[in-house]
Formats: sequence, C-alpha cells, structure tokens
Amino acid sequence: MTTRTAAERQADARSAHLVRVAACPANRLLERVGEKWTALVLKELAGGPRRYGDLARTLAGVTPKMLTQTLRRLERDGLVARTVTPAVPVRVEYALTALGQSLMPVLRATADWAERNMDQVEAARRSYDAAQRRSS
Amino acid sequence: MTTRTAAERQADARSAHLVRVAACPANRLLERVGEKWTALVLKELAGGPRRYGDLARTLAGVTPKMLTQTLRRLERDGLVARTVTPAVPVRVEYALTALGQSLMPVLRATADWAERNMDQVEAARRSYDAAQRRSS
DNA sequence: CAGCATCCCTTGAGATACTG
DNA sequence: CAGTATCTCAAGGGATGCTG
Repeated sequence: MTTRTAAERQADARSAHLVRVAACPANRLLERVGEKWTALVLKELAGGPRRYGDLARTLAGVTPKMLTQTLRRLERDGLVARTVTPAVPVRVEYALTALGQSLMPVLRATADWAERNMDQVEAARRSYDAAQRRSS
Repeated sequence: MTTRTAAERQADARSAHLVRVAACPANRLLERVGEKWTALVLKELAGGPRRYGDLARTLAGVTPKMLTQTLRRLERDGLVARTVTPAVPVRVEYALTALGQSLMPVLRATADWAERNMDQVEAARRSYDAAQRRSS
C-alpha cells in the first residue's frame, strides 16, 4: 500500500517538523533555560562554587526535589560540575564548567534587556487586559 | 495568636521568595521565550510581517490553537502587533513592534551561542547517560 | 481565512515524608 | 548534609471538529 490519505501526509509533515523543532539548538537551549529554576541556579553559580544546602537556603522557595532535578539536568548538559568530597558529613559542591561560564554573558544580555524593558511589557499587558475586559 | 510554628514561617519564606522569583524580570522573560513556539514565531516575524496562515504553513507542526495562543501572548506583551484588514476573506497580519524588534539581537546572541555550543551539550548528555547506564 | 471550543493526555512542579 | 520516594494538582500542549 503506497497510497496514503491526506491526513496521513499531514500528520507526517507535523511530526517531521516537530523533530526539526526539537533539533533546533536555540530552541533546546531556551527550553532548558526557561525552566523555572534553571536561570536562578546559574545566576547563583556565576558567583562561584556553591554547596547544595547553600543554594537551597539562597533560593528559599525551591524544594529539594526541584533543586536536585535542576542541578542534575545542568550537570547532564555539561554546564555544571558536581564534586563530592567524601567526609562526614558529605560535602557536595556545584560549579559552572567552562561551557557554563561561556553561557553567562548571553544570560546577562538577556537579563539586561529584561531589566530595561519588562516594565514596558507589564504596561502592555495591563492595557491589553483592560481592553479585553471592556469588550467582554 | 502571634505564635507561629516553624513550618508556618518556612512556608511564608517560600511563598515570599516565589513572589520575588515571579517578579524577576529576567525570569519572566525567559519563561515566556522558553515556551515551545514563542522563539520560532519571533524568528519568523523578524523577517517582516506575516499572515496567520502563512505562519501556520511555515511552522508546519503547530496547531491553530497553539499558534493563536502564542501570538496572543506576544501581542499582550507588546512584542507583536496584530492588524486586521476587513475584507473577504479577512486578512490578519502579525508584525514585530519596536519593542519586539529590540529583543531580536538578544535572541540572536542566544541562538549564536546555541549553534556554536549545543553539540558540546549533546556530547555531555550522551556521556552522562552512558555513565548512568553503567552504574544501574 | 483565521480562528474558537472541547476533550484528553502528558509534564512540570509543589508538598510531604523518609534515608545513606 | 544531601539527597530520594511518593502523591497530587494544575498547566502545557496536542487532536479534532466547528464557525463568523
């Protein structure tokens, strides 16, 4: 059977594109950095190596689960290095790798834009929402 | 009752920090841009105004729902302008606003880093995953 | 053409409790 | 100290069908 319905061809075009989207480097990076705690953790580590409990205290709203998950993903990506010092009690330090450090200027540029412009974005949101309410 | 348990104080510290996280401009920006289709749509619009159906065809994997949702959010943020030309059939164009255009260099820098370094990230992932399998 | 409405499933993420 | 394990809930995101 080489005949295929239009629906099948369309579905294939979709998933083929989804594969390309997933393969797009910029997208994959943005999805990772866009995760809730990733940017915060990177920002903390930019100041130098930090211990797990130290990070947990600084990012007061993070649960152990999310902190570990975030650090593990960054470690898996090669952006963060995890160092265990066998002692009692155990000492675990997290630090940016060279690759991780090379990312920081990009993050800084993003943060700079945000600080300069997010108030405009906020204003736009308020005006948009107000217009929505009027027309409902 | 002014006495409060440790758990209550901790919960308060958490939510207080969550408010601050949500208020952090850089985080809010990254969460928006990290959404699945946002960066793709911005990239398309960087080349000039585009029609809805045009975008839908170019981003072959997107459903109408997600495309509309993405465009609406960008419009609400003041990054994209929506222009309806009343005709038959209707013609709707989306274009970057000045604010949206000012964001593009930042996105470009991010994309550049990604293109130069995501293969290293990929390699790190493979080696991390291989190490995991060995120890399981 | 440019969507909206509905259903459904997966994932993200928080709370809570326990451990080497 | 530095996690792991389990549960739960809401949100994100996709499929499908309908409409001004």
